[in-house]
Amino acid sequence: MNRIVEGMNALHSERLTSSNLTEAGADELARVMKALAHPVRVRLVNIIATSGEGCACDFPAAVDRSQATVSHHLKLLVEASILQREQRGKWAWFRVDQNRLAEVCSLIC
Amino acid sequence: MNRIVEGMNALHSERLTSSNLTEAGADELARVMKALAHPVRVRLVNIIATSGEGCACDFPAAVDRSQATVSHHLKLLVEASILQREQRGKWAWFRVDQNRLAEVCSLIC
DNA sequence: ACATCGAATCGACAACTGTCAATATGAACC
DNA sequence: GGTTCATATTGACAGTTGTCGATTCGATGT
Repeated sequence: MNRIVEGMNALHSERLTSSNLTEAGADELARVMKALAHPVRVRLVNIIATSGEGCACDFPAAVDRSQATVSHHLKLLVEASILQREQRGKWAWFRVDQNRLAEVCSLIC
Repeated sequence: MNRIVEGMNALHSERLTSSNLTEAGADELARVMKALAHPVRVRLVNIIATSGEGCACDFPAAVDRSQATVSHHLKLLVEASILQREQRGKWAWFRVDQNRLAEVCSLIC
């Protein structure tokens, strides 16, 4: 159907240091890394991970960025499947997908 | 002496998902991630890792980029301590610092 | 010294990214 | 249905990054 299953992909057993890494695999690996390649996004993930979950309403103050900027970064993290979003009433709550993080690890080592 | 030991840093036990991550730690973590956040750099690391080592002379053809561009990417990877450079006569050879990769892993998981 | 050849650096340019103010969307509560 | 409040989206702009041709640097061998 479509070449890449939106957001997620078929990195199966392709790893940074093993010989079967395809060009598409390299693209995807770089894409995930890019999601974690900004201090604000790292801090967001850290804040959410340490608390188990976090409300978007708290983040602008926590990372000293505007609401629009925070929303932008959250979107990138969700698109990379690192965060999961959940609507609770008016509020947006986020959790870290630990499996995804573990997957990222296994891609590197 | 200086606040950051050039290229390397004191990430000691600061991890993406643990509560003691400082703002400086987040900056440094993002900096390392950034080094792996480009398809060409991922492919360079992969090529070098699978062969054990690699000569810069082979990379432009391998990744389909100019010599100048490859040199630029190699520099970023060396600065992030992911690659180690060694001069052999006229040629520059590179190896992957596996310990550094392992360190990156431990920062994420 | 000089010529050669591989790699690094420079300069320029296009593309991408991070940021915020302003606006739109959408959910809850009257 | 109108108001309120939290979040997303848009538009604009500055800063950063990726790229290459041209040049410089450095090591070898003559």
